[in-house]
Amino acid sequence: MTTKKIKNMEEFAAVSGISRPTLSKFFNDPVSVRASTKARIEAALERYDFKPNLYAMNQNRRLTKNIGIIVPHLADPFFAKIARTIEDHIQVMGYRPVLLGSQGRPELEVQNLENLRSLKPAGILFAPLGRASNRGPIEAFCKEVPTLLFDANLEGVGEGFIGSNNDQSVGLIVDYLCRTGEPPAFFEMKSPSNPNAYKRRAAYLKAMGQLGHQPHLIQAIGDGWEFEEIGFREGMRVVADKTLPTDTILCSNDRLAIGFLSAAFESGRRIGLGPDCSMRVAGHDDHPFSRFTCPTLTTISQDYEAIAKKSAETLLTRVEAESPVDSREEVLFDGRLVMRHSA
Amino acid sequence: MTTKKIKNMEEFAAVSGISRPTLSKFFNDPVSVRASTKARIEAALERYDFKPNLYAMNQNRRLTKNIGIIVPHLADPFFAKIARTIEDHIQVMGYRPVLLGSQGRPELEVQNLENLRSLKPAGILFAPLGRASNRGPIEAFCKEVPTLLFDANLEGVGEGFIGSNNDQSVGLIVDYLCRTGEPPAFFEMKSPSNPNAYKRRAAYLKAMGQLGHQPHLIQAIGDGWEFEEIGFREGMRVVADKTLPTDTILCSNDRLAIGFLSAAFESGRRIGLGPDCSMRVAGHDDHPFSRFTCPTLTTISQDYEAIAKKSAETLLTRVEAESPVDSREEVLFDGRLVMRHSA
DNA sequence: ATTAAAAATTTACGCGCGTAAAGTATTTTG
DNA sequence: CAAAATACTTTACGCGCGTAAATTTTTAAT
Repeated sequence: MTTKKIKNMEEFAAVSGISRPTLSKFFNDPVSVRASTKARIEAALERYDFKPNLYAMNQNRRLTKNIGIIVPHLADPFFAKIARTIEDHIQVMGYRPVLLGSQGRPELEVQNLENLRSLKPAGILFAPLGRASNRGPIEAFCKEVPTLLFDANLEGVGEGFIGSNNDQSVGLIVDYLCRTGEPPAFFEMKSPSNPNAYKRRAAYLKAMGQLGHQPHLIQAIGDGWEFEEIGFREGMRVVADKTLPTDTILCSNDRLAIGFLSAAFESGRRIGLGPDCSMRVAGHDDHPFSRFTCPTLTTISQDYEAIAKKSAETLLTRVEAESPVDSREEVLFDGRLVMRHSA
Repeated sequence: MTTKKIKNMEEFAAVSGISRPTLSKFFNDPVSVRASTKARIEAALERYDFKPNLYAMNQNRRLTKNIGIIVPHLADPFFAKIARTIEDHIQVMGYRPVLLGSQGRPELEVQNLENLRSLKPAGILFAPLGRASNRGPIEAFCKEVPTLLFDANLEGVGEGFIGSNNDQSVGLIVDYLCRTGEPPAFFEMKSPSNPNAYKRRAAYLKAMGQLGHQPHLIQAIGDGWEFEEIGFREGMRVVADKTLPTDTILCSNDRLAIGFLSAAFESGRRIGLGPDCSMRVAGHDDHPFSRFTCPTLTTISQDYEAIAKKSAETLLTRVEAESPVDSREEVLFDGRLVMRHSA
């Protein structure tokens, strides 16, 4: 508990009796020194409390231990949750996560990449906006910094893609809905910004075809990331529509469903499974709020934990590989049906 | 469009015809050089695309342009939104925001401060966990780095506090509820972690007293930040309780209200103003989801924009002041009543 | 115990920029 | 227009650490 003030690594070398280059090696990677040396350093560290200067450290290093994480929208609880999970994994693996959100704006997305570049990151975990993304700068960036996409894929960009298997998950919930009532119509945005939306639309059409049902698309107009608002607005129209061929609505994602449920409630339309209900609604993603909608939302749960873990591991494996791997890896995780009260 | 590759400031000095020390001054603060020089540099910048090395820049600077932002929980849309707004302001004012979330964990909160310290930040905007916060390390930190609290106050800590006027806002909504129906009971957590909760409880008691009504507290047990879950669980109990002296519930915050509404729906209890409704519920904060609850939530809107702006300005004023100010500044913003359908 | 291999130390240099001091050029003031 | 004030250039040093090469010490293997 002498807690003498240590100014730099030189001084710490003096008091700890370890040479500075060895200390440098230790701070870069603790297990790269002999176990006995590691123990000595750690003992000294407890008595003297020294942290290497972050800036001096990274200035000359070919590669830092920084891992950038970029998500489309930090204010979206879905992304907040998955980003948080990834951060945990990155940290445990001895790296330093830096989290940025693109607020749904393509310019900001590119700017985030630029800002990360000056951190000399070892790699990036990147959930792009999707269709709205500015591909040119992103592709250029991915050639310089190992980048792994997650959640939303940009074909051929980066080291690979970790996401969910929309084909499986949408097939699963369509099947469930058909078994328990009328075949669903598909409620989505006409021009979605997220590539998953296109995959889900296709998966819906395919699943309906396989089950021998006539598909029905309901496409909300609207731009941006205010999905609840769009779901609400179009939802008001849909619940009043007498010509709808079905009483069951499958929403492309939970946020649309949340808006839809709100509209249904506002219109006095009862949603759910009970005899007094006239409509069923399901979503996709198991959004953190889907447990508290009225009624609670039947949906597909994406395996946050698995996606986060696999993303972190895949990227770091590539980062740590001595020779660059030139194959692009794609891993899709199956979704799980979460049966609640809305369908 | 020569876009020759510039390696460092030395090279950029050569091609731009400006001396390196002047460039250094410019990058530190663009308006600190003569306007004509600034123009010349910016012209060269367009042709050659050079960015000073972030790490080398900050290594020897007494003070960086980094501003740390810490919020209790990034997954909470309320904090996500206010953090995002603050980030925008910080950026516009020529600083570099670094956003961190404490995930509701006091150890992580302290660790976030430690991590920020190594960034040599010019200042910190800090929304502490509150009662759960580890005051010792926080106070020590605030003595070394200019820190301004927002959202939640720790008495006497830091440069000051920017928040909302719970006394005014709770008084406002209590008054509204009393004018339009039965006086409200107050629904809250028994041991809230957020200091605002105590202020709101006190404000409720005061407002009820002034209006000559008997206050009634409903206190949910539970720890942590899963407010919706707690609101739901205790809500199930409350809606079944026949001994409740009132049909009106004022929730300490919107997240509790969201859980409460979900519980009421589940129990078949109609909430709202209509003749078929048997209960009224109000919240506090104007949470981003409160527009989509069923029914939509009557609440108090905190002035996100004003709080964010004032926080950023106050901190940066202090950071830029040559002599340290030793007075602690406290600014509270009034809330605004948002009348929706739940009360 | 001897030898080879692995790890730590010593020495030395450089990274890119901040910053200070002294001198020179430019702008402002009266 | 001259003098004073301001801004810029030149020169020089240092920040704290990464990293390479040569040497010495420690460990593992025979």
